[in-house]
Amino acid sequence: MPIKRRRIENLNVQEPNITVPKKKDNDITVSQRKEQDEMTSKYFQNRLQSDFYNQACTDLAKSFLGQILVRKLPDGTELRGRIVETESYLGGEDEASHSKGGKRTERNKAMYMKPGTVYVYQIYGVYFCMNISSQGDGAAVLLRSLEPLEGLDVMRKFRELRRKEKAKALKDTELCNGPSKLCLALDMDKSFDKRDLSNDEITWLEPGSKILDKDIVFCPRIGISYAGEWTKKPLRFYVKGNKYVSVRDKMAEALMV
DNA sequence: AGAGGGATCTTCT
DNA sequence: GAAGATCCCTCTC
Repeated sequence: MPIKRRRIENLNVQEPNITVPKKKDNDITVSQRKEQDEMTSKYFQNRLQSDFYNQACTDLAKSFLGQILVRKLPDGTELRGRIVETESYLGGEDEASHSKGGKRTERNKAMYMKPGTVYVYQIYGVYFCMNISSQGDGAAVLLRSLEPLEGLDVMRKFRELRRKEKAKALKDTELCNGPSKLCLALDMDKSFDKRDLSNDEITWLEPGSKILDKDIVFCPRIGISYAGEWTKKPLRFYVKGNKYVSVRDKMAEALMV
């Protein structure tokens, strides 16, 4: 039964608490409802939920290793890649973080939003980097490399858009081995900023494998030579022996058992 | 395998 | 006005 909206016959009469009804279930057909349910379950059944992201920054950076990033294209194609390299940016005292000293700007708003919020910023005017907000004020994790799992041909096409026609074909290991390369491969730009991975229709994380501490290389972050004592802190994490990692740190690996 | 330079433009000082 | 959580190409060893 459709809800009847009360008509206001006389505009001079005060009508308190008139609320415009939201689109109700009975405004759509049974088949539309069924379709909606199927979509909802597909989007959410195998997705990492909000509580997963609610971890301290460095714990989250390590927990991301082995998990699967999914990006759904407008035509329905789903691209998948296993996260194999991350960096934590702690905010506050971390001199390398965009949120150092508690700095808040229009650009870095997402760093202060709820854990699981995507923070995408443009770098060198040309590329994008993707981060995910963690627990902690202004803290976020940078995704640095993926092991491509699904949609490699599409990823390769996106990557080749920026390359010379004569350039050599990219190997699988070169598709997503860098923070901006993975954004290019998954066609992710500033429009992904502030999306909530626990509740977004075109990007989310699925549970993958658990990587144990003994299989994680801890080493300094890349490209932050300006950050004083923070330059050397071991806040980069990658899966030991994984060939899809962007930059290996042989010193750090040698120091492992 | 590694070094060096250019691209390119938003963001912040 | 300068810098930048990078990538790509070219040149050299």
